[in-house]
Amino acid sequence: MGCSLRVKLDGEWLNVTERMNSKPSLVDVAKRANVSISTVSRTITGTGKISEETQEHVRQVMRELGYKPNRVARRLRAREGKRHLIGLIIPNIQNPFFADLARGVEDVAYKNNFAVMLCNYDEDPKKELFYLDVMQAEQVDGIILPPAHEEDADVQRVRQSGIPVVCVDRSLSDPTIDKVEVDNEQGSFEAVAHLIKKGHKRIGLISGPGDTSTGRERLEGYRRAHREAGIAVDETLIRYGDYKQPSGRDIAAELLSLAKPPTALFACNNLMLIGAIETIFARKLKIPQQVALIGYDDLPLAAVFDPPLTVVQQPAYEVGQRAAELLFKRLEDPGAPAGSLQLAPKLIARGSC
Amino acid sequence: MGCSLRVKLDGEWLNVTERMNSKPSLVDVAKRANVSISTVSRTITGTGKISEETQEHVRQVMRELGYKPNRVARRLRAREGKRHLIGLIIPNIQNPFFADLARGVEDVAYKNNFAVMLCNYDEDPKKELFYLDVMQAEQVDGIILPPAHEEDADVQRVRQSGIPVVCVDRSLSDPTIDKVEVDNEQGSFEAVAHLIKKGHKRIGLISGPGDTSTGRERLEGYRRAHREAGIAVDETLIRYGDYKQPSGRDIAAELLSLAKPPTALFACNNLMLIGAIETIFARKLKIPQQVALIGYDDLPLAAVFDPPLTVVQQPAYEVGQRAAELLFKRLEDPGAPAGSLQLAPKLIARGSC
DNA sequence: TTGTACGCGTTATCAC
DNA sequence: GTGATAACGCGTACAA
Repeated sequence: MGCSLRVKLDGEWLNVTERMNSKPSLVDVAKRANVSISTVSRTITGTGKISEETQEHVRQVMRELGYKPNRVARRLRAREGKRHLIGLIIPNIQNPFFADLARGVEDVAYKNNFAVMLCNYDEDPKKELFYLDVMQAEQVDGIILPPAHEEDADVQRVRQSGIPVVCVDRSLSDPTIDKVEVDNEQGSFEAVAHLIKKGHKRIGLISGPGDTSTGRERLEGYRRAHREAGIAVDETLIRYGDYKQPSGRDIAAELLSLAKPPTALFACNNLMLIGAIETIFARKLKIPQQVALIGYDDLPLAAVFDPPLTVVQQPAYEVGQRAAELLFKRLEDPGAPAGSLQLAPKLIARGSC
Repeated sequence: MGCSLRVKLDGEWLNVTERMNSKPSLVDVAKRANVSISTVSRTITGTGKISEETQEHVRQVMRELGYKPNRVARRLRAREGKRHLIGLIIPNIQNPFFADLARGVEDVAYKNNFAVMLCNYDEDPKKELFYLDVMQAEQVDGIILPPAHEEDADVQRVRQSGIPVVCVDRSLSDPTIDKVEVDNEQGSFEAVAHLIKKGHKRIGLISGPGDTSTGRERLEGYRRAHREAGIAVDETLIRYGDYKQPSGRDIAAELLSLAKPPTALFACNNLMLIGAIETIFARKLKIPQQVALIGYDDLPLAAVFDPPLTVVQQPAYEVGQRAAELLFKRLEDPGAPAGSLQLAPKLIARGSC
């Protein structure tokens, strides 16, 4: 404790009489540098005018002491937009699409010296609410998330409490919200049109949840492709999954067991596509001869699968990047009109249909 | 709401018409419930003896006000083990193995009412250090991570600063640290022994980094399998990757371009396996006739691949669970001896070798 | 340009 | 059982 030590630090010997037991705080730095804590604080935040030489001296002392600002204390005091933490709440971290998206968000945050608090709500609105509360209680500067459904009252509530929210992938019906989406209707349209061009007239749809924007829009693309081709939609071929693997497997089984089964399957996300493949594999059906297959979202092994899987690819990483950028823009200018980006999906025609 | 209350504060009675614009705090709850802030705090934390009826009353008021504890303020004040936040720093969130592991950690944390701060260091020691600092500055109760390498000084430093660390998947050379591993040496041994039993004598190894415990141990399993089979190891067949997809692709290309190429390839993680498959696919080689293939870690499409991929499966989710449990045990009893769990991998023989 | 003093919302400690 | 009060470490209005 109060003992005086001679210590070699950064190449020079120093007399130290400080508590060595706990981490140094602003006060410690101030004392050591013979300045006030405001001066130290200001050199850290870059706010206020401190003479260059004072700043250098303070920085030197911080280095000597191995001082690291306490993010918790800082956040408690700092005002909105300056807390250096954003929240990312995603439906399913085990979905490669969201993993890529998360990387996009994280990289931009990292460059801005922000940390990301990443949570996983497992497509469960109750868990989504829990994490929404956590984010609020953690005083994050903003939240990025694909809401559980289009009319997500919990998200709206958080937003009205003053925390900026950016919707990614899925959106909210409220148009005043910042969002980054991919053109789902178009992506789905192209997929189904591709199938129809190949001669398919009975296309089984493994759709996403009807109350998500992505589910609704991809369904609409499916309908439009039929409409434009003059093909009537057989409603029994449309089934709603939950974007998870088992639902894809089960729905594929249902569809393929129909008296008049579809000749092609369109899975509205990657996990459900995997599920569908499970079923096709179990029934030893040949792709695309017996069932043609197309999916939404690319997959690591898709290109080398047998046959290579045709999918609608989404720029997941870029979606994350843009969303983070939008959020940072929002932090700079809270009053700006809502930003809304729509990126383009891309049909990657491979061999499965 | 806007109702006027008479409240005793700082020794004098005041008329309060509380501000409804910002979130209610402990003080607001206390005022409204006509109790001290200590009473409110204690009903929240469950510490101290408060009469059941007082507690109920306080809870009622909290509900009325929509009060949510401020996690930041709480963490600033609470002592170690009671801050309700743990950090999870993983090498690559795009690796399904780590995504599963993360889910395991998260589920246990969620049950314990802890939040998880998940970060991704991209196998980059500098980024690992950044997030280690963030965790420290965020005053997390503990950190779970697969260290970038076995002698990770940064991790040790954090640990010595007093924050409990649990190593998962990979470990540190320091034996006094809590850890949950899978038996890498055994898993690798079984994989290679399987290959040898199938008649292979020249097995190309796409190894992990030599300075990670997993990389080292899986290499050792490779050697032991050869030793026990009385086969000399051809060192030119051993190449070190970085657990990422491109390195798997490149190393597979190198190995298959050898004058005397291997008849089988063993990729030491799932991402490098995918990379290897890319190369095999590009060269139009038949699996397993022209190249047999085996991988470490399962993959979503592995079972339905053509041919189905033989892999060493690790209980990723359980690794995460156990690690979180170990951490919570450590928080309860900081002095307990280091816990060390070793789970068993499982060879899933499918068709690729 | 720099310093003083207060407050952020909570938990811990000591008093009653 | 309950209450008053001192921290926790930092940002900032206000003073100098």
